[in-house]
Amino acid sequence: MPTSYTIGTLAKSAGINVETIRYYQRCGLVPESPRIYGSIRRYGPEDLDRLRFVKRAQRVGFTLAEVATLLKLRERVCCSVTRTLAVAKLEKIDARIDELRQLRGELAGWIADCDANAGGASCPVIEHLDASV
Amino acid sequence: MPTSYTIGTLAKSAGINVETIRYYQRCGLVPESPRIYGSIRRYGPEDLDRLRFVKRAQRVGFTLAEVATLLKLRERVCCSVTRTLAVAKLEKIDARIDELRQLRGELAGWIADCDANAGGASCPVIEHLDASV
DNA sequence: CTAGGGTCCGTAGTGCGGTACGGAGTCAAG
DNA sequence: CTTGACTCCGTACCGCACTACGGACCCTAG
Repeated sequence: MPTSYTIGTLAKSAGINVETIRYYQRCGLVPESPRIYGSIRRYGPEDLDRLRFVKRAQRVGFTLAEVATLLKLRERVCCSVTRTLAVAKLEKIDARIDELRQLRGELAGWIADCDANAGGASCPVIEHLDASV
Repeated sequence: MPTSYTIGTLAKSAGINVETIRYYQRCGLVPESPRIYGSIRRYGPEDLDRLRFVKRAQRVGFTLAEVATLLKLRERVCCSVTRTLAVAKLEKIDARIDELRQLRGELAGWIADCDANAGGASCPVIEHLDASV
């Protein structure tokens, strides 16, 4: 693992687009490292860790705004706050799953009607969408 | 049910914002009704039906672009095409549910670690996000 | 006949998470 | 010392589904 990266090598190591890193810098998620020689900025392994942290947090469903909070909590640990954030996210995920399950059920019913109706003149899916319920 | 609506009463009947109807018109989802007297457009019950169709299709998870297709299929029924669309949407919903379930599992594990670690100096959630796996 | 509420229409802004572009500067290899 | 890849930075744009604004017009009740 190198000890110094340009933005390009940093991006490659993190599996992120250069533009995305620059975007994160604008959002304040990731610091703009100081320029060492000339005007090309150099980044260290801690920057890579930070980017990976962001990506992992995103993967679990945190928004960038939430990731910003997590990054602060990473610097000054406050487990109860972190836990609260995690629980809130868990609840949102559960709610979304329930919602999707309902939609899934509805859609599956329509498709089943379609199959039962094979060859019919009208279309059950369209009829369901038309139904003024 | 009235036989003639202004855009405002139409919006109210459909439970939609006036601006949203105008947006749908710009997208070609909903026709701009002809002006009858002067330059105030008048809408009929079929416009209301169409708006409700759009809203119902959205509720089931179709995007506006997909709704546009469904609206065409509504005019010229082609059950197999509709069914294909519905099945594709169902598959996307399933995939999304699976994904959310995985995230949920991961997050729940972290929170459980938090509870097991109660009072500890570090934070399991942060540690999991830090883990270079 | 006038006041005020609704309509028309174009344009612009929102939120989210980026992606793209373009001109200028920098750095290292040949 | 030049070439070419990379970097810097600002700005603009993407998709999606709206929402907001503002000036001009219309329509109707009082």
